[in-house]
Amino acid sequence: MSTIYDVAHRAGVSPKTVSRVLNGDGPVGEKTREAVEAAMRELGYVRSNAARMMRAQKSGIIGLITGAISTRNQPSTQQGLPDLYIVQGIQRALESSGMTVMIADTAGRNDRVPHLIDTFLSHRVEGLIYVAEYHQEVNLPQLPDDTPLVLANCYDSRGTPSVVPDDRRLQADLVRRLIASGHRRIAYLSLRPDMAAGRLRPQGYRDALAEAGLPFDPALLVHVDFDQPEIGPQLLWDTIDRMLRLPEPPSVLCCGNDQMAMMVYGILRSMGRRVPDEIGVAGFDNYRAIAETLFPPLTTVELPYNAIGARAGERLMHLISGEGRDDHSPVLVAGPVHWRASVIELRPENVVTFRTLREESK
Amino acid sequence: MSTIYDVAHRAGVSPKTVSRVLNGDGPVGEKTREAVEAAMRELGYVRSNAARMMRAQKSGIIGLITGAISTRNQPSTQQGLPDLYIVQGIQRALESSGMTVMIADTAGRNDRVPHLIDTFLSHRVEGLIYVAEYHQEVNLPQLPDDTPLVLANCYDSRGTPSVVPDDRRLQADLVRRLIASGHRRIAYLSLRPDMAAGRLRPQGYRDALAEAGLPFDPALLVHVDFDQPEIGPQLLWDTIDRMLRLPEPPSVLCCGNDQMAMMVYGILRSMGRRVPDEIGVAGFDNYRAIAETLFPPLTTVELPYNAIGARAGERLMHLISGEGRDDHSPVLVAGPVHWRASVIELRPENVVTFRTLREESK
DNA sequence: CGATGTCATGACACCGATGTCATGACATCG
DNA sequence: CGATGTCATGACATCGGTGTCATGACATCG
Repeated sequence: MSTIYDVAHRAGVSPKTVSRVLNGDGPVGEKTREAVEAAMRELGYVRSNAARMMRAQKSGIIGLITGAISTRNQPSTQQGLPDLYIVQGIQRALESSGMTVMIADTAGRNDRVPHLIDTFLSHRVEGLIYVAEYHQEVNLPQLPDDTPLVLANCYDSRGTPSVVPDDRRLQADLVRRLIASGHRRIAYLSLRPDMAAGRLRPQGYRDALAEAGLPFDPALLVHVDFDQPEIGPQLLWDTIDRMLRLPEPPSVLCCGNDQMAMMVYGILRSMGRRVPDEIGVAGFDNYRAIAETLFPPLTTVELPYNAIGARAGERLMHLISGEGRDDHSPVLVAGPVHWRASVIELRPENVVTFRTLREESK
Repeated sequence: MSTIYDVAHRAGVSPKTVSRVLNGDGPVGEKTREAVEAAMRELGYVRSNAARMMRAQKSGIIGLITGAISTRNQPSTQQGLPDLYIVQGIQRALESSGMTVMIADTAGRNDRVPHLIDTFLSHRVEGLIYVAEYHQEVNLPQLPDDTPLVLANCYDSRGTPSVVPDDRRLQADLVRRLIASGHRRIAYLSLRPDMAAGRLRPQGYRDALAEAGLPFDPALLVHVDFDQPEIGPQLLWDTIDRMLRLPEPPSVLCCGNDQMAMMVYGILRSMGRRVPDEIGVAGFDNYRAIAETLFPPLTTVELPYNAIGARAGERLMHLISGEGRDDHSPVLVAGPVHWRASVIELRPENVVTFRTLREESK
């Protein structure tokens, strides 16, 4: 691969002049510039980042650590693929900054993280983002002070800047919407409580009930470890069966995430219950490959992983440029409810009223 | 960030000695080594890749270009997330080589590819892999001769080394298995024929029929653009409806991929047809988040994207090390059929026989 | 005991780009 | 017309490692 010396030689100028053409800084004569550009073209010259970075002491690289790429093979496929969307959002946010994003994958092994961090440091990254697969607490090794770090979809006890989903509020928004549609007996099938989502979402569910003055019925809130290898579906079946036999059965099953909702569809079907006429189903995540393809399409709330990534990217850029509000509190991100055919409006008259009102107000 | 000079100064030795400790090449006295290691630890020294790479003229970086990360937001979610698994396989294959994999994302815009290639070249990558989202022909800009390139999940007309799925054989394997289970009227709902998968898979379907001496009925092979925004589901419904009204309706619906199969589940359900008793459904991809979670679980054939990635990684390493068979033919990758509850065995007696035979042979 | 070999270490150049400073050719101004 | 300023360009040092060669201290051998 050719160097500026090759280019300089061919154009009959000094390397420094080539550098000037490359960077457009110092003044360069018109003819000289053309000669240099021609030489670069002819040689297929591409600037070496290594050399440039050595002088500049800036790598222009942002390091991204994630399990997004290698974790999907796990037996329990759990959530959708949140971390992937987060990575996407980060890329989008950093695109305009001219930074190169370097992605390293944990390959599902958290013990590799320190090694990955070292690799990144050896590339002198200007900042690091750690993306967790699901909302959780993490504990990363300490970084050198001059390398800023942002946590996405996770947080730690050291107050490292982080961006996380507002699970509680999202779930409350969805349940509010169900209540507004006339549903009164709303069941909640929660994820395991050792996950942040399994704690915060039920809280949001209860928030919405309380707001509406509806009683909280413990029989309608169950944690189901639905993605356990063998017995998961059975656990889910039993739970639903029990709920449907209650004196006052629920009119909607709110699921911990969209994948659980997909499984619930199958179970209700083989129980002979029709969705949504006999019983509604709602999800969480707006994992579109599922929510839009299921039949009927799934009502769910969008956890905007893209936005989480974007916010994390922005936050990191702020840290790097130093223009920081040194605000250490986590950034909470929420998203919209997607109302689809898996839940019926128990008060169609209201909808008519609303529509009528809007028509009238035109 | 500290340098070997800092370390050398602190340990009271020359930079060269520090370098020797780092690389373990030249002889170093026991006490000296300890002193240097202590100094490195105290300073939190991390070697600069830029400087090292400059001398060594080797970056130790492999460039990966993919849309895996940013394409998921498309309205039509089409396939699963193949490219992601491919990236995973590549990482696994390259892990042991000590190479750092740098991933760049097209952000869904193919016009960005040349820019990404330039960025990679400026980092002096030792090789490049281009990963396509689905099996297709591509046309990348020419690379400098000294930078090897491997295409994964795609191919070009220049004979660039490539690794692609053996769609034809995979589909044939699945259909063979259906035939072996006693199915005779097998419908095939194909993807659009402008995709490689929409051409090769139907061929495999016909191969298997021909082998078994079964007639090919054009009424049972239809291309359905099922993931079209609005009308997709309707198209699929109409097609299935037409097939089920045939004088001799199919006993299994073979779908172009798992996501189409998921949609077919919903449609059959609302038609009041039970899976698998009244009609079987088979997919393609073994997209586990769907295949294993659907109820009943989906019979499908595994397109081992991981393996495609792994093979691509290996092929690139061969090209880099030069120990090449300069074999320009594409590498075809196949995978196993996963037999699940979405298709019944029409000849249970055979299964009993097999089992009995195995029991007896013990 | 002198010649030769091995070991531990350092001096120095070099990789490719770029910041600093210098230089020569002109243009402008008092 | 000489002083000063601007423009286009080049010489040289430098970034942080590492390859090459040199050097001094010992050990070994004939």
